[in-house]
Amino acid sequence: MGTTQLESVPEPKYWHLKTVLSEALDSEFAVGEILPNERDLAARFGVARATLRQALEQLELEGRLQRRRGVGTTVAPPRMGVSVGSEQHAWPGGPHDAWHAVDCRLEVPPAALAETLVTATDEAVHIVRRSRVSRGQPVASELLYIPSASVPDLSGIDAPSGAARARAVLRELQRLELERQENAVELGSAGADAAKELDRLPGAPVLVVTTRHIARGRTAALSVATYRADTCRLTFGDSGGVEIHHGPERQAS
Amino acid sequence: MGTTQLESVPEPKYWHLKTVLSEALDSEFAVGEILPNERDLAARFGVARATLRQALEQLELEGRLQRRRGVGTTVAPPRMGVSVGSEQHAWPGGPHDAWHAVDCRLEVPPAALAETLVTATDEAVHIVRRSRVSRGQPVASELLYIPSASVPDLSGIDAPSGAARARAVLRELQRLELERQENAVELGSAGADAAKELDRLPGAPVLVVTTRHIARGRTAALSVATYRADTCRLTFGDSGGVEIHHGPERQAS
DNA sequence: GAGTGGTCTAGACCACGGA
DNA sequence: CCGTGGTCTAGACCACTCC
Repeated sequence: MGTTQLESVPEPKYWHLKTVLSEALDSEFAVGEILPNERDLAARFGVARATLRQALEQLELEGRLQRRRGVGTTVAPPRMGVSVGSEQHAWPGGPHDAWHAVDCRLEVPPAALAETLVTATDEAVHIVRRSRVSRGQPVASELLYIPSASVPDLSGIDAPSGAARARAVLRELQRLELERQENAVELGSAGADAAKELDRLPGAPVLVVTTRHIARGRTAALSVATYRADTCRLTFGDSGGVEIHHGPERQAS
Repeated sequence: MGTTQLESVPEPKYWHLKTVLSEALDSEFAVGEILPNERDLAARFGVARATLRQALEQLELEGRLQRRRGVGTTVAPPRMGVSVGSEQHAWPGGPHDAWHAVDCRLEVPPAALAETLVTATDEAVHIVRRSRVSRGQPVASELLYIPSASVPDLSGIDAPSGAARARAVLRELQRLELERQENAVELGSAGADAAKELDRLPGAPVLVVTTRHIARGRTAALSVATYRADTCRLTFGDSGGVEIHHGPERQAS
């Protein structure tokens, strides 16, 4: 009879909160604007701070907010499109490359990668570290694993390490004819090292792009790049990609 | 002097916990095995349940664990590679398509998409809903936005709605010559609708793949597909992709 | 009904950034 | 120094699955 169970599945408070905040973000806040602090917001909505934080966490995951300890919570700009696959059939370090080399070491790679690299599990490879900056902020950090076999002629390279050597190794790589590359994307969380480089806390969500560069039928190089998931939209294929907006976007004055 | 500040930056408990658990997962547990419940684990490690949960959350985000209410926490199998870009230059619904059509509606798309679709903001388009299953479990849910202009000859289609109509619309789409497609990947969280279809709770992390299908220089169709981020590794380009393992993988008996 | 993970509370202290 | 977000605690109750 009459007792129709409206809200028989009551949605969690944090979920409702997220919705309310999301709408407020669209209509009442400008990009870059600072939100009230968490204690105030929690009080205003009549919930515990932990609950409020659960909602903020989701919004940050979706790239709507940016939180920084000691500073506050700000409205994030729309994610930037970062091209990943358009350098199709191009070696790392080639012209128009968005990366810049940091350093280069000669080390034994993690056992998990040896299989893909088709090297012995105890064979050292060149590991080039690179970083990528877009619109003034770091967006990705990469480790490039290059078996010695891919860059046979490294004599005459004076720099024993550092950025200069990294560039030299990449230059050597260009001499191989690139057949194709295979990309994979998955969700991960930033390790302590990558976190520092991306200016995030450890554990921050990242998109891990694994690229296998294939030349002469063999894996000539393996790249593992971690992109900030909060600020980046990865674009594959041809051009800059699709523009999606959540709602009205204004700029903080 | 002498008081060298070891652990001047003490790592958070949950972070340390995550590391310990991660190693235990590699060495002491088999895929599919059920972990002790959260209260026991928390007690065993001498932390509050909330802290233990923070560690489990991270491991689930990384695809190492799977948690189900009323059941328990199990060790997840390695992520499955799901091909996304290899159907390059193929329309949705073509042969070897991993999707299966669910239904089709004629509706006005969200304003955020109208711009990309190059339609008037109040113009209705065909919205085909599809789902994708891999290894027996749902991995993705998709909404395909197809302007009427892309499928001009829909007369003679008897089915007014449902899966039959969806297939008919896709069949019509095949007649256009596909120029190219542009893909973008970003992190999102599952809405209530997608969550149900993916057998996850709302807010679960998903990888949103936006694909713009271009024919005759215009956007002929726009696809927004949400993949389960915990179980999927998206592969772009040629073949099945790169295999990465965390450590020893065993199978539950 | 028993046991699981999911939500929520009301506190506390800590680490960091900026004035 | 203060105010911010980040971590942590010790409880409570709820929703779900399975027996």
